[in-house]
Amino acid sequence: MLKIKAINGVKDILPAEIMYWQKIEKTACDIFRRFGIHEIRLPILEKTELFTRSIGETTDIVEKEMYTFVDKKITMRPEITASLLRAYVEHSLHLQQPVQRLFSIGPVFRHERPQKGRQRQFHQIDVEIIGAHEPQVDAELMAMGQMLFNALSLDVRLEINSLGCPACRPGFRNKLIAYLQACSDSLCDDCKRRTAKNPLRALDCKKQGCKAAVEHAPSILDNLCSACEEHFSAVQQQLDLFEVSYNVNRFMVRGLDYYNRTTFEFLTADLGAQAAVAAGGRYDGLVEQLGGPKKTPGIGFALGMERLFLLMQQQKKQQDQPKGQGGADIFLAALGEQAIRFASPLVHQLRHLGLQAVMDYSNRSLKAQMKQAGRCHADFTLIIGEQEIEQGRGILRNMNTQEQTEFSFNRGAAALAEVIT
RNA sequence: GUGAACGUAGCUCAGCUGGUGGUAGCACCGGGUUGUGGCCUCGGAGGUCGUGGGUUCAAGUCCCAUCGUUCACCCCA
Repeated sequence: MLKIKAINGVKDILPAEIMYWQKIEKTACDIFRRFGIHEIRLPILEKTELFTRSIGETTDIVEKEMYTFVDKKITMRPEITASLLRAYVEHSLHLQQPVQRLFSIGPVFRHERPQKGRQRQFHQIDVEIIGAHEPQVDAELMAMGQMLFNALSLDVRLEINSLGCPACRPGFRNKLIAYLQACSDSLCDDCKRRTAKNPLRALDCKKQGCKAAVEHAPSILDNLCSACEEHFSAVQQQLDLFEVSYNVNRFMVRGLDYYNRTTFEFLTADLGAQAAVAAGGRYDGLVEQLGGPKKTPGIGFALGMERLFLLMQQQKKQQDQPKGQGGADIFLAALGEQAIRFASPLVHQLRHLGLQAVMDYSNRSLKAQMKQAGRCHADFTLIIGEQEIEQGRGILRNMNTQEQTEFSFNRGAAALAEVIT
């Protein structure tokens, strides 16, 4: 029989690495709690229209990367923000509390060619603060992100930019297009295409020629309207108050249409071509665009869990290694059919008492069972053979000290539990 | 969608200008210890060399195709 393998671009998370994922989730939840951010769980399937309306009809994600059941007009979410806002609007959460601070964790799907730090099914931690326009909130979100990376002992850098708003961006966009057209000869083919479709993209092209060409391009930061200008400088002041270090990167842009004003990315040089570990920004028009209350501001970011995981491997520091769930409290080594019959209710009682108790029913040699006990990292092994049953007491071996004592079975499981804890 | 590299045991890999698949390491199973794990030691099991063609007396090795994986581009977390 041909083995059935997982499809291209998806990965199993194996028991050997699950501790990293649990640590990431636990750390994130703990930090979110400190910021008063609450969990929301969302469906993976949404109406296709949710994403075409929010992310943008002509973005790459919508144009070619979504997994869609065309006949049903249903899509497997390519990001979480849209779903979260859909739920916010659908349940009128703004009526319960004007500012909603929410997070959600789960898989997202994009049909891209996989590479390092990029999968077709991957996992995001998504945080959104809806209903607050104050620049302090922008900074707080970034400070929280930094706190999370610090808690995981990860070294990343923060870059920020402002994309302006509907009042000032179109003007800048026109200036930029004019500039790009003027120096079109020194741009790569991709950037020539971008000039028409998404000129801002040309600003963060990786090619040397384009980098040089846009070096003197008009800067969005010189073209912000006064409100945006004020907002952006207030964000920076607040970051300073939170003692979060950052760099302003006027070349940073966004691939999703809904962003305005503040954008930010947490970046690393340790993941090959995938520099962004977390990215986000403000989306003040989006809630309204999804049918929510008018002029509801919002800001959020998404964090790529696979990238976080890879980074934890990459930047491994011995003292920060997450611990597994720990070994067994006790292994019951039963020798012979009679002993197995005797031991099985005992192991069950120990589990009722809350212990991790392990045995197997294969009736293998004591040596083999001891070996297995070692593999389970059992603290104790209780050896039960024909002799022991006859005499009414088993041999209790402390696996760490190698000391052995006898344990009378008639004392019961509770007494045994007490002896070994 | 585009480009490149790579597919040998569960994992990591040797295998030279074509000449019998490796006492290889880790892991697994068993013995050394009549019933005691880790260390040691001896043994065992495990492979259609991704698949299909071709060249050749002879292909893991060379050629073609195909599938898969990886990395990069595009784009993005």
